[in-house]
Amino acid sequence: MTSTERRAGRASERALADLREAILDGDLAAGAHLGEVEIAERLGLSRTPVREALTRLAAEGLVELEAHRGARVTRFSREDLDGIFDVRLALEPQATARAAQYVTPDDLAALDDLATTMLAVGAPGPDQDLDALVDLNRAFHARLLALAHAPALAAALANVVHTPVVTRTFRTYDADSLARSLAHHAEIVAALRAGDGDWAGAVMRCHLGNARAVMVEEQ
Amino acid sequence: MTSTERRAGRASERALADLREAILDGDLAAGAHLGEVEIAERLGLSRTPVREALTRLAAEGLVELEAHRGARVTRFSREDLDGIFDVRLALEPQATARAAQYVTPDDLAALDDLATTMLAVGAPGPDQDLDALVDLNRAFHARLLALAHAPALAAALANVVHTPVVTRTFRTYDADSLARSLAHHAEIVAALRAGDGDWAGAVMRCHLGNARAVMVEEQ
DNA sequence: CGTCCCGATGTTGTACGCAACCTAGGGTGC
DNA sequence: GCACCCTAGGTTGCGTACAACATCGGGACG
Repeated sequence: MTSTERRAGRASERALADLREAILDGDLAAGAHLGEVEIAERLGLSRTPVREALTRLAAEGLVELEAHRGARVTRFSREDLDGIFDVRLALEPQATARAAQYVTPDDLAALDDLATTMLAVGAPGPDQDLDALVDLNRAFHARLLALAHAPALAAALANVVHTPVVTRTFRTYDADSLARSLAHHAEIVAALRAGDGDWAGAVMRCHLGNARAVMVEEQ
Repeated sequence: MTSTERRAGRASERALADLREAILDGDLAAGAHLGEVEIAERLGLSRTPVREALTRLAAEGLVELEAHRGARVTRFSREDLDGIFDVRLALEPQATARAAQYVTPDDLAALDDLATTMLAVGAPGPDQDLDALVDLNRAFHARLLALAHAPALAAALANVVHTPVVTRTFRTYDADSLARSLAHHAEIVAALRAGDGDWAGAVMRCHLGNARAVMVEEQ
């Protein structure tokens, strides 16, 4: 705790980022109790910024606060997941469609690159890296959402979806579903390149339907 | 400030409720700077719970925090309002439709009461009380949303809509739009009583379209 | 033997003090 | 006269100490 880069911005930001990462990566199991002092000592901070981070995570829905009883990592039930997909289906296709009218060549190139990389990384074989897909997938959806130029829509999604909680791993995907999922990304890029928002939105609906089927089957 | 019921639950809850109310009621103008010490002294608290309240309000989107520069009441542009209505249109009709399958006679009675009261209070004449409509409207939509049994959907809406910011007053409604709006509430109750979710959802779409027209015209 | 009460212990909630930082105003140099 | 710097004031960010509360264990009573 002496030379652990003490210039990492605001302490509360560090605590927030660290906790969020730990939760989304699954290092902190759902339902786990989060003691303020424990976290503070682990990060070399005082309880104050840790408390602030927990408060913000609670607002995001990643942890739950009980009065005088501390914080717990939120546990998502199958019904919760289903409800989350309802929200995604109501908003993300719309955002994807909107993206068609704002997309630039640079955006297209970046999205194409992400989609192509995912196809390569996700292809069956010795080089398959399902873990790498998580971040790539997250980046793809985030870029797409930003493209929609709809801050309210993005905020509504961000405060509910927690993509990596929902899509924490692609290991639960069977081969066919995974192939479909990766193809969808490429097809969305094609639709955006064609300037067809309806097409892009429809693909997103397929994408989410496919994902929902995998998720619901899982639990 | 000596005997102002010092047993009002957690101090941070008081600060949160007080600030939220002040913002939603318009007592704190959009863009106003919120000094922590000023608020703390006004409420007779220390800065700590005030900070926590501001953090939570920032997560809700009601205030904006800038590092080392304090908090400001969020200013909503016309585009923001438009985006908010996009989200509402994507989610609230769906929630209303879902409500049809969970509604109980008690719920129907309560919603009917709210709708009827609003019709009476909002009717043109000497007894018209447009200010009372705000809270009634809020209660109606909140009860309806709770009925949907869709926590994710409710969370997505809550973190974006801030109903009273959007519907801070009914004074901007012209007579025809106001009459339509109040009639919609009653029609939603009728649709729910008939157990017809599609109908109820459609009315909600009308309700929001009507409101959007008034809001967009306003600014 | 079971149940209830009460103290011990660890946790969260709040207050307060200090350091870091941003902003504004006056002064100096060009 | 204008631009820049530098100091002073005030605010936020964080650390620390204490108070309030919840939980758990032991002991006494029925």
